[in-house]
Amino acid sequence: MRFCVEARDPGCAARSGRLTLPHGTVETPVFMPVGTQATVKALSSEDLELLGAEIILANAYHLYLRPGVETLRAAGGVHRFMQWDRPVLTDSGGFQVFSLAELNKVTDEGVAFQSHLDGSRHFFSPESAMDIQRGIGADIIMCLDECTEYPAPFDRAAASMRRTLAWARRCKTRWEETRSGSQALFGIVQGSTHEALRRECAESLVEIGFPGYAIGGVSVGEGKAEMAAAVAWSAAVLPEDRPRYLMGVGAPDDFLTGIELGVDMFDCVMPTRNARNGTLFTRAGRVNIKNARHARDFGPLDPECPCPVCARYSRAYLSHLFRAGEILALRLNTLHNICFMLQLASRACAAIRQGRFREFKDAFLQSYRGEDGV
RNA sequence: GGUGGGAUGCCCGAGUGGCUAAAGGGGACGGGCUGUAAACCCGUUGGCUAGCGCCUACGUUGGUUCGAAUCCAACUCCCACCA
Repeated sequence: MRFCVEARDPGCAARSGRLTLPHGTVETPVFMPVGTQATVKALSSEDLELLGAEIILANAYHLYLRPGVETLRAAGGVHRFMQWDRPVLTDSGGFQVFSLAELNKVTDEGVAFQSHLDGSRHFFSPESAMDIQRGIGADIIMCLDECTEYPAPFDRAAASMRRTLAWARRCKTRWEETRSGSQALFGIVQGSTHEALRRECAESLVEIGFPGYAIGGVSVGEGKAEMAAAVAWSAAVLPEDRPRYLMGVGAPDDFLTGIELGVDMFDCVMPTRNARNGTLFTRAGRVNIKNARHARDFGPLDPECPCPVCARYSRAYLSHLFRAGEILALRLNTLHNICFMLQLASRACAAIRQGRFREFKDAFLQSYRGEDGV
């Protein structure tokens, strides 16, 4: 993996760069659509290519349970399996420690958990998380971490962060021992909403040394201000010449906030999930396609949007498809929302390269949040 | 023509004397969703009122009863089977 920062915005920490991975090059800041089970829900690999997605996520926990690592290995890796030739990043399953907490037991050794599919018992250690992700074959793999719940008192957050740190050391060791090809390993900063912990975690990770660094444990229920603070504290410590990945973010405004704070990579289920649930992103703000006022609106969702959906279909049609429970609604809505996020990323990129990111962000938010900026 | 069954809120449908402005669906209306157990989840859905509350409602009309969607009678309409 190679990463080089090509432009820095003079008004903030935003930067734009190029990340070279085994399966291709990614221009940053980048939005990575989430394809948990080796599919970005409702889209095919050719859809993603057409939309211009440069890298997508997959999830080690989910793929380990189904179809299983052996199947992926036999397929020739996740890229061949899903016929996607561009980069892939896998999350380790650390987030499932958080989201499926009632099925887990976490110890210093690792995570004992029951499958949400059939209740069968399994164990993830930092070492097995590396082995699994090596089998899946993504371009970037993540350390096993403990995504700390919110709110977390200082002592709890400290203990959780130190566990993540200990696991990061073990992941690094295993990754170096078994290193295959040029899979890159990212460490993950935890520490909840505590500045001292964020700083300590980031410093320690940098000391261990990783090709890239992620900021995790964010967007788990804290407010936007607390999220921004956690990101800022973490990013401030991370080395300039390594990519920074903000995990699970975000909403369009949070995405721009992250970029402003110097983050390069983002992933979020919001555009895909919201699309399936009827909320669509437009330059003029969120549109709930279920609302009665769209039923006879024969104009496009967003007249400025270059996506294949806005080019061809009306709000009235999208409204009808959604109400009727048609499967096409999910697909068209997802195409649009993913296109929206990719567009936003590429416009942010251009703005940074022109040295006017803050201006761009303010203009975007004014339109997105409405005249009042609420 | 005969026998039996049935008519409940926008729709379907439960409810056989008081705890019923009436279960449960659906639809409609609105909201939520941030490293995906999510094509999911939550709220509202007779009228008036800030609220206490009042009014109007279970095919129609009348009756029994302290009290009826629930019991009785007649009527109207629907369905099934038999001729």
